[in-house]
Amino acid sequence: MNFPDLFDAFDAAALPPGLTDAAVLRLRHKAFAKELAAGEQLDLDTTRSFFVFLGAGACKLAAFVSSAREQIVSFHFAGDVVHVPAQARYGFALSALADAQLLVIPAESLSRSGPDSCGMLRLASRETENALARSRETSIILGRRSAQERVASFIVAIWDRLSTGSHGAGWIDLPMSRGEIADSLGLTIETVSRQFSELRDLDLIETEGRSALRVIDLAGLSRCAGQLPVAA
Amino acid sequence: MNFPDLFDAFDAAALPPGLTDAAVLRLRHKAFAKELAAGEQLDLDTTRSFFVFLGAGACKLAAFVSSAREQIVSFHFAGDVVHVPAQARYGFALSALADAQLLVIPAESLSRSGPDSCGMLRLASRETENALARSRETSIILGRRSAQERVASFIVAIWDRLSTGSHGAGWIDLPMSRGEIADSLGLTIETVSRQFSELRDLDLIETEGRSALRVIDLAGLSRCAGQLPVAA
DNA sequence: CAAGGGCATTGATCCAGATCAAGGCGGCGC
DNA sequence: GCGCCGCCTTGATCTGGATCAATGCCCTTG
Repeated sequence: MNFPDLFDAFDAAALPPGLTDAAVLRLRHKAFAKELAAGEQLDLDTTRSFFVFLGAGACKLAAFVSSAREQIVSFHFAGDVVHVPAQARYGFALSALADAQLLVIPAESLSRSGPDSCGMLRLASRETENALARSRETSIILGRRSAQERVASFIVAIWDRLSTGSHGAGWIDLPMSRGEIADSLGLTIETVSRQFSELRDLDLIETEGRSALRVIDLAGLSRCAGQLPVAA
Repeated sequence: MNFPDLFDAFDAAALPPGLTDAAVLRLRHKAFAKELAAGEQLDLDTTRSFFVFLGAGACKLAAFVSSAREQIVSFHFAGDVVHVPAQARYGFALSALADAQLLVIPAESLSRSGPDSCGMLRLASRETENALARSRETSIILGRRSAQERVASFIVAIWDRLSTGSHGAGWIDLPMSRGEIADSLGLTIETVSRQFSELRDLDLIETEGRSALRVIDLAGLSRCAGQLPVAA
């Protein structure tokens, strides 16, 4: 995917209506395309924050905590807009789980433009709010949930995200390793693996090979995730 | 503190310069003051999100996870702007830890105003970004840290926030209970208490009564918190 | 097609923190 | 000032998940 196509996809997916042509054009000059191979890391100026539109592929946003292991903040897929913060107490980096097409947008180019750029600010505000909601949900999962609830939550979330529109038969391919799942849930590889096995024994999910996954009983799985049936 | 004083304090502390008088006036009509006694909860329309400016006092933002216990998302003090999200998977509520003076601002009143209100959007965007940074840091703490590191981190953070400008002798008063600290760190009351005792035995902190606290050795405490000495 | 390496699974053991269970202390009301 | 209630501290035990340790299974590479 070349820059024009990528930008058009971003425009269609994320840009609010009613922007002036001039504002869009200005943004177009500030943004740039970047291709990442699986496993490759996006290197950015760590003193600035960015929004990254993911045209294709899959990515993880990770914080470097100790030399030992990273904490994965979020996973992202085609169509997502990711907020990559400037380095604060921790450094953050976006890495590709699968070959990815990125459109990189300096955050300041959304906020520091002229008076006709309210729309850009609205975009920034909305995407940051999305990221905040996801992050707060992560905090809740990390703070209060058992290993089984965490893994079940993870599968429900990834299933919601990837099962629709995917290749027919109801199987999805997990683009991340067990280790990366563990790093996002605050668990170890072994515990994640054991929970997958247990959920399989409960006939809630089915797995094949390392990455193929099918949810058999979404309601049961949601129950395992400890999620009250919405409402409240 | 009455509404005009509260609004002026908010204006001085948070509003970006360069706003038109009309925009400020419009905001002034959308915002309202609210006083909360210690322990009282702020009830808002759960279908909308809000920004709340804390003129005085101390608050917690909590998510209702299970009937059992809440997860505290963040603590806030005088001068803070808190982002209170609309109900999504979880419900959120702001409660006062100590008597508090609040200015409640519907989030939409920052984004849905006229073309001269870019400044308001900038404010919303900035505050949301602050909340996101805090939330991601919380995720890291909850995902990867031991009980001692969590408690030490908590004390360092609260000390940074409250020790400056407080009553001289280097003591602060914790406005939250051990249970609330536990709920914010994903621990139990007993574990929090034991860690306070241990840090006291290590001569890193000093306590008196239920809430008085003094940090003796901030560097040592930071080391306990597992924080690499900035840089990276 | 065979061999090798890396990720995943499974099992055994250990330990940090939860849970269960008493006291102690401070703050508040009377 | 005294007593009560609720929070806090401390101790004993239990357990979920980490850690240590093999083995197995893809997938890649030659």
